[in-house]
Amino acid sequence: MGTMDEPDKPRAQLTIRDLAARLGVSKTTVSNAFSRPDQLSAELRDRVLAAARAAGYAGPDAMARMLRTRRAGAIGVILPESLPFALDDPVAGELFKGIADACEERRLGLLVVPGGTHAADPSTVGQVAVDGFIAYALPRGSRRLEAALARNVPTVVVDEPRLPGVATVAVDNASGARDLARHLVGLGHRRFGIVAMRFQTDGYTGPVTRERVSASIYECAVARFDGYAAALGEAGIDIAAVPLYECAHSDEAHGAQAAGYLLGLEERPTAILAMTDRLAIGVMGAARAARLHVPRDLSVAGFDDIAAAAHARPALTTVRQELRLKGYAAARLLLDAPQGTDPASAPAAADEFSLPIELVVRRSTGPAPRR
Amino acid sequence: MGTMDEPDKPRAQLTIRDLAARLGVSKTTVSNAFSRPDQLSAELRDRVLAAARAAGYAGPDAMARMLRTRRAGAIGVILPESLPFALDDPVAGELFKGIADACEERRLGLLVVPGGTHAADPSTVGQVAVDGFIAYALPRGSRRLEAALARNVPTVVVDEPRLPGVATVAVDNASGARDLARHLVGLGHRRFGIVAMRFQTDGYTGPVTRERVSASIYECAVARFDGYAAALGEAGIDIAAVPLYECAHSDEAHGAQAAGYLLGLEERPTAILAMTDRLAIGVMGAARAARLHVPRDLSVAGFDDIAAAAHARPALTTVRQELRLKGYAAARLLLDAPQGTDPASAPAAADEFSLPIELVVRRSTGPAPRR
DNA sequence: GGTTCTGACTGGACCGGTCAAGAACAAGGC
DNA sequence: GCCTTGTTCTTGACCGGTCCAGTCAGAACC
Repeated sequence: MGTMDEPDKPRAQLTIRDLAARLGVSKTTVSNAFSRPDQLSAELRDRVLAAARAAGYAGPDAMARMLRTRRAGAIGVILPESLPFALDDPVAGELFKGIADACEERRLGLLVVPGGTHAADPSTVGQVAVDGFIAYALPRGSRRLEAALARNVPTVVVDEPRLPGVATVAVDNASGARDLARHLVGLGHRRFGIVAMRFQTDGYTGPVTRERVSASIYECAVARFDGYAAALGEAGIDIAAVPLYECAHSDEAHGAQAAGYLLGLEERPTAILAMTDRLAIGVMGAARAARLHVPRDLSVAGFDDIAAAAHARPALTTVRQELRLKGYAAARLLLDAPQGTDPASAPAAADEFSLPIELVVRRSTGPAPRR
Repeated sequence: MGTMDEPDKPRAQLTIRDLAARLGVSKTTVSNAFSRPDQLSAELRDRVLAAARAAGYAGPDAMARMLRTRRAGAIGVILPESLPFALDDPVAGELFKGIADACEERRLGLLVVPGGTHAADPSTVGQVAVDGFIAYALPRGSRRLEAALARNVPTVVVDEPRLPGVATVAVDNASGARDLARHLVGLGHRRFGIVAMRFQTDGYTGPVTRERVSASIYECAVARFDGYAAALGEAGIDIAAVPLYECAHSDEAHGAQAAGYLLGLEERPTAILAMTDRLAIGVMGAARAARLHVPRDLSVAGFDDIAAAAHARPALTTVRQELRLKGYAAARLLLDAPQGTDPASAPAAADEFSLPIELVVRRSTGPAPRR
C-alpha cells in the first residue's frame, strides 16, 4: 500500500455541490436526501446516499449547516475554574451529570468553555458554537459571563451571580445555613468557628474579617455566611467575635488547615460550620489528628450533602441540595426557553428557579460539651 | 429609561455589515477591527469597537467565522457510555483531565458528544463543530467512531479499538496484566479467579467461557485477559479451568458480585485478578464481608492505579498507568497532527503511541495460604 | 378538455463572516 | 521626478450548506 501513493488525489473535501453535479441533480436535492427524506422519492434518495458513500462524502458539513440553521447542537458550560478542578469537585461533578442528562435527552453536545488560567479572558466564550450557556458559580462581574450575555444567546446562571433578567437556578443558601446553625445552637453550642469558601479570587487562605465578607464577589459564600450569622444572632451570639477562616479552594486539605487554626484558638470552638462538605471532612480529619472526638468534643457540619458526606466517619451533618437535579433544571430551563424570540420580550417568566434544600442531621453533630 | 421603549427596535442580531454601513466603512474593516488589529489604524479600530459596543454587537458570529476559517475551536470527545457514567469513573475522569489540560493550553473547547442510550446513533457525531475527535475505549465496529473517521477530521483513539492508519494512544495491557499475574504466581498462588470488565455490549454479568473472550469486541479486556493467561500458562496452570466472571460495568458493586461467585466456588481461589481497580476494591469489600482476610486468605489485584487504589484498606496491588498523561498525550497528538494536510499523506508518523506502565505492589497481595 | 391539485425537483438568495487582491495616497530613495 | 515601498481601507469571491418560491409533469376532478 505504501507505494500506491496517488499524490494528485483530490481529497479536498467533497461538497454537496460536487455530489449534485456528479449525479446531475440540484444541490437542494442532495441536501434533502440527507436532511429531509420526505422531500424526494425514496428511489432518488437511495441513489444519492449510495453515491455519497461511494465518493466518501460523510454528510453535510456541520459548520455550514449551523450557520444556515443557526443551531449549534451543543450547549456551553462556563466554569469558575478549569475543567480538571471541576472534575475533582463532587459538587460540580453532580451538576455536570444533571446537565449531561438533559443534553443526552435532547441529543445535544456539551461544550466546556476553556477556563483555567485564562479565566479572565472572555474571548473564547465568543468563539464557540453553542445554542446557549450555563454559567456555574461565577464571581460577580465575571467577564466571561458578560461575554456570554452579550452574545445574545440564552443563558442560565447556576447559583451565582444573580443578575436582573438572567434566568438563575439556585437554592436558598441563607436559609439552609440558618437552619443548620440553629440546629447547632439547639444542641447548646455557643462557641462557633466558621470555615468559609473563598470570598475573592485572590487565592487567599486564612482568617478574615467581616469586611471581607461584605466585599465578597461570591454571593453563595456570603449567603451562607449570612445564614449562619442570622441563626447565631438569634441566639445572642456576637457574630463579630466568631472566628472565620477563608479557604481559597474547597477541599479536604484546606479544611484541615482551617481546623488547625480554629482548634488552636484560645477559645476553642465546640462547633465548626464548614461551607462545604469537603471542607467539613477536612476539619474532621484534623480534629481526629488532634485527638478530638467528633461529635463528643467537637461538632462539625458541612453543606451540599455530597456522597462522601454520608460515608464519612462519623457521617456528616449537612444541608442537602439536589445537585444533579440542579444541573438538569438549568439545562431544561435553557433548552425550553422561548426559542428565537427576542430575549428582552419575555421577561415575564420567572427568572429565578429555586430548588429545595433540606437539613440532614447525621452523627457529626451532637450536644455541646459542658464547660 | 423604562418609558423609552422603542418597540420596533430591530433587535435582530446585528451583523458585521450593519455595523460597517453605520460607520461608513467596509465589512472587512470591521472584521479586521475584531480579528486583525494590525490591519487598520488604531484610531479607526477604536471607533469601530466603540460603535460595536454602543450598538450591542458582541463580535463576529462564531458559526460564520468557523465556516470561513474552517476551525471550530473545540475538540470532540466520544465516550463509550453517557457522560454521567464517565464522570463516575475515575479512570475516565483522569483521562478527561489530561485532555482538558491540553485544551486549556490551547484555549480550545472540549465538546462531549452525546452518547447515552443513543450510543448506537452516529448522527450526532456528524453534527458537531469540532477540529478533531478523541475516541475513548470504544468497542470494535463502533458506528460513532466510523462516523468520526468518515468526517475526515483528525481523530485519535485512546485505548481501543486499534485501527490501521488511525492514531492511537494506549498502554501495553497484555504485558501489564502478565507482570501482575507473574507477581502472584511468584507468591505461590495456583488457584486464581478472574474478574473481567465487559466483553460485549449486551450488559451481561456473570461467569463466562473463553469463547466469549475470543469473540469480544473490547480489545483492552481481551489484552488483559491474554496477559493473565500468558503468565498462568507459563506457570503450568490450565487457563481454561480458571473461573472467569464478567462484569457489565466496572464498579465496586459488580466487583463484589463477582467475588460472591468466585469465593463460593468449590475450589476457592487464593488470588483474584480484577481487570480494574474498582472491581478489585469491590472484591475486597466482599471478601471482608465473607470474613476473609486480604491478603492472608486471599490476594486481590487491580489495574489502572486510580487514587482510590492507594487509599484502599489494604492498599491495592495494581498496574499503574498514567491516565492523565494519556489524555494529555491524546490531545496533543490530535492538535499537533499535520494540519490541513491530506490525512492519508502522512502515515509515516507512528500511529501508535504507547505509554509506560508499571507494576505497583502494595498490601493486597501476599503469599498464597498453604493448603 | 380545461382546471386544479399533488408530488418531485430546481434556482438562487441567504446565513455572517474572512481573505486575497487591488486602489488610493503618502512617504522615502535615487 | 519617478519608481518603490508601505499603510490603510475596499471590493468581491468564497466557505458549504438550507430553504423559500417556483417549475413541470402527471393525476384527479367535473
